[in-house]
Amino acid sequence: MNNVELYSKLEIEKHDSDLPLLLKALGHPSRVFIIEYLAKNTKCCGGDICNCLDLAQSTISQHLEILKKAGLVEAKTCGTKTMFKLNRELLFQVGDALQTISKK
Amino acid sequence: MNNVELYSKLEIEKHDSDLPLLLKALGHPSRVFIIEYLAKNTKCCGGDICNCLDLAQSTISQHLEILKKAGLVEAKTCGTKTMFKLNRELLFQVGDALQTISKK
DNA sequence: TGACTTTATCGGTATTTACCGATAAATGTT
DNA sequence: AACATTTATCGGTAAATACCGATAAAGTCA
Repeated sequence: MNNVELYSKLEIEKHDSDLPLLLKALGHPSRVFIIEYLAKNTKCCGGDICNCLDLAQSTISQHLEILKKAGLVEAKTCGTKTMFKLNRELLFQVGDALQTISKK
Repeated sequence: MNNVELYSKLEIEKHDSDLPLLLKALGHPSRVFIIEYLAKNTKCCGGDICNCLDLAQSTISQHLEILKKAGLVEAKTCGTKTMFKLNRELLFQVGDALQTISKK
């Protein structure tokens, strides 16, 4: 397989799971923190996260939006609050994808 | 220090597994591509990567530097070339860390 | 209704990142 | 020695990202 073919193959694989998008979403310390927080606190709202991150509410909301767009976090409005939930399966799959690459 | 010694040193170097740093290093599509490329092409130099990524040589060198600093890639100079090697174990550990978080 | 709570979005700025071309540095080749 | 090859680094610019405060939007509750 030459380089062009390899590139195409990788491109296609890239779209399979949007791995670069997922890793980009995970590529900021605050978002890693949020992910870890949501892993430990199954049911929590934005305000809970604001209380343990020294960032403006709007900034945290934007980080959550990025995680949502990547599919790593799901949101459910509950009255005036929004409950955020980690997509554990997808996070696990990202881990699996990295392990698979590591063994190719 | 000759190449063999350098290579051994790189092999056993320990990297503090700073997950946010590692994920940041993985958080760019070109770097994900490089990681996947190195996974499939065990022995390759910078020029090989340049041939399949439409980026300037200096840019690719900088991406490789970021991956090296994170510990995900190791470099061994071989004459005028530099051979790059994926740290498969560390990449696997990143995957493992994500899976562990997903199950907390 | 009006006050209050919570989150999303907007506008703007500052910082960081990505990128390039040129060039240096190191090595190999003729 | 002169030239070629390969990678790293520098300086500068463009683009993307992070961040904030203000405010809108949507719900709750007295």
